[in-house]
Amino acid sequence: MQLMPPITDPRGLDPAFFTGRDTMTITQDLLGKLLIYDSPAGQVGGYIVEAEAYLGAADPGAHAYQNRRVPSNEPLYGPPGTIYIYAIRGFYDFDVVTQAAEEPQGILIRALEPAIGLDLMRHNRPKQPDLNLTSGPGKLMRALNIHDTKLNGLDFHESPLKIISQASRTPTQVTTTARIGVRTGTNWSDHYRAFVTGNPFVSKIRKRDYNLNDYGWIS
DNA sequence: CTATGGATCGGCT
DNA sequence: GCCGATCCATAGT
Repeated sequence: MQLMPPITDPRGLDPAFFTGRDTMTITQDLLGKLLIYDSPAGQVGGYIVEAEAYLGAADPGAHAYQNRRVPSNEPLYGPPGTIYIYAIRGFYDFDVVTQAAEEPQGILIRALEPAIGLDLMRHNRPKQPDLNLTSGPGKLMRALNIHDTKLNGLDFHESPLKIISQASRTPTQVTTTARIGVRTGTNWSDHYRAFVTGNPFVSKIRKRDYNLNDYGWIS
């Protein structure tokens, strides 16, 4: 785990990061990007190590399957960089919208490697070992101390929660698998989940698959 | 260490 | 009422 001080001038990913690329390509490219949240108590954040693509109207596992459109999933129909936060079994999950408005595709951020504000995150998830702080979509939102939908629908370029272009890292290798908890429809064997191979902060990774030398990063 | 079942709660129908 | 893009404690290897 490589810690750093807060970033004083965080810049959201350039809009060109999204344009002209399919959502699965963007998902893999998101691994190693820094996600930060300027919380009232201070900046917290980490490197994205796991994410899943949700491909909109044609995807039986997606909230926008067959263009389902209800108040809670309205942000999916916004422009790239829109924040989509939704409640699930007492936790909150965070998506980034990836395609042009009215094309409701997004990426679920599933796990972070802590990099900024580690002590705050420990405080937000008491008595958890560091490896369990942010290793799941609901866990990472608790670690960031986001427990409501106040930021839902904001563009992350104008929000305290954002994915930034500075200080990114590069995975040595990326693994893809079927999505976690998605058994809907016929896509049970898809490869829409991507994670940094060997990174111990990935959700549900087995201990014997840990790479504790470099956590799966180049240099 | 891994697999399984129950808790839990906001939002749709 | 019902149903999850989840988490964790517990039981079984």
